[in-house]
Amino acid sequence: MKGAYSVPEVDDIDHQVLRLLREDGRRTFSEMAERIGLSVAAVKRRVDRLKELGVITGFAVQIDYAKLGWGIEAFTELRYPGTTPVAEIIRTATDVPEVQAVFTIAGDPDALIHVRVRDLGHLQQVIDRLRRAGNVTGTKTLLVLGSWTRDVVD
Amino acid sequence: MKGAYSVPEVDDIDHQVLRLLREDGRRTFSEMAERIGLSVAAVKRRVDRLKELGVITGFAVQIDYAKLGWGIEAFTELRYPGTTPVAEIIRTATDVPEVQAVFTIAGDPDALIHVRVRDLGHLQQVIDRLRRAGNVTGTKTLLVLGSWTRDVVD
DNA sequence: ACTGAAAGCCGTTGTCT
DNA sequence: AGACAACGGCTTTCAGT
Repeated sequence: MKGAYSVPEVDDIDHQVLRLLREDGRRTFSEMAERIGLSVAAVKRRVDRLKELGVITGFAVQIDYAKLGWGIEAFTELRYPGTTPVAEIIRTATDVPEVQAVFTIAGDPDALIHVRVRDLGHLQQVIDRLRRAGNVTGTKTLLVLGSWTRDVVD
Repeated sequence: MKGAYSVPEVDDIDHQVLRLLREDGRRTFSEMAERIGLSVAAVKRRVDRLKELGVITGFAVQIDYAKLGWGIEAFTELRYPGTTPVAEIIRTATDVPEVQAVFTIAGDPDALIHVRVRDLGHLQQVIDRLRRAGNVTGTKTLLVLGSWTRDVVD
């Protein structure tokens, strides 16, 4: 679970740094320093500070999973009895390795789950497993045909 | 839109490299070389090859957007008339800057859209804008209360 | 395909402004 | 907070196996 509130001490230069690292997370400090017009050491200190503040939570490679044989992507809406604690909802979902992300939702459904699987038979298995885990009262699965993700936000 | 099919020539060592880069996208080649038991040059060549194959699509920083004041996250299901081409669905959604990702769906709804906004008033504006763009026949918005993402998949 | 070595570039740290 | 300089480590490339 992510958390916490807006950090005021993130200025325009910090946003420039974040923007550059969103475009390419392996950019060198020297390249960023040149673009921003700051010394290498100053850029490094800002990145270190953004990590300490928890604004930067990490760095990751971006992968085309379809090219690795994980061609099917889906979202499954899960419904639980009103008495089910959120912690249990998360636990039952995160136990399934094909689950990429879990979003707990205000209202109906109670959770939205992002899954990645090899094929439709595999998807069926994962949905069955989600239904059995915890006391799920209902599911609805949205099969993803195509996706688009924004490269850079700012 | 992502695309294409499984690449057979990705072996176990490639998967080890991908795993290490998923944990930390800024890991050095020397560290990966030591862990895998290969020379630095060999690891670099594998990463270069995975980029050429399109398995690695890039590197990105991971950000806690709540700490930047973008505290509200939601998924909006969009419904369109049966005649609407997929390209138009994507275009209308990607035009809205708060839209982080668009997933086109088989069945009902026609699309699932991931949005990030500053507050609930802002969310209202974004939903209104999505409804007006294109000829949307209906929306349902799922407000995210909490989220969990898998660190490493393998 | 991988190794090993060489050259240049980058990251990191300390000191000064 | 940032600049600058210096050292150590890393990336990159190429010849060799």
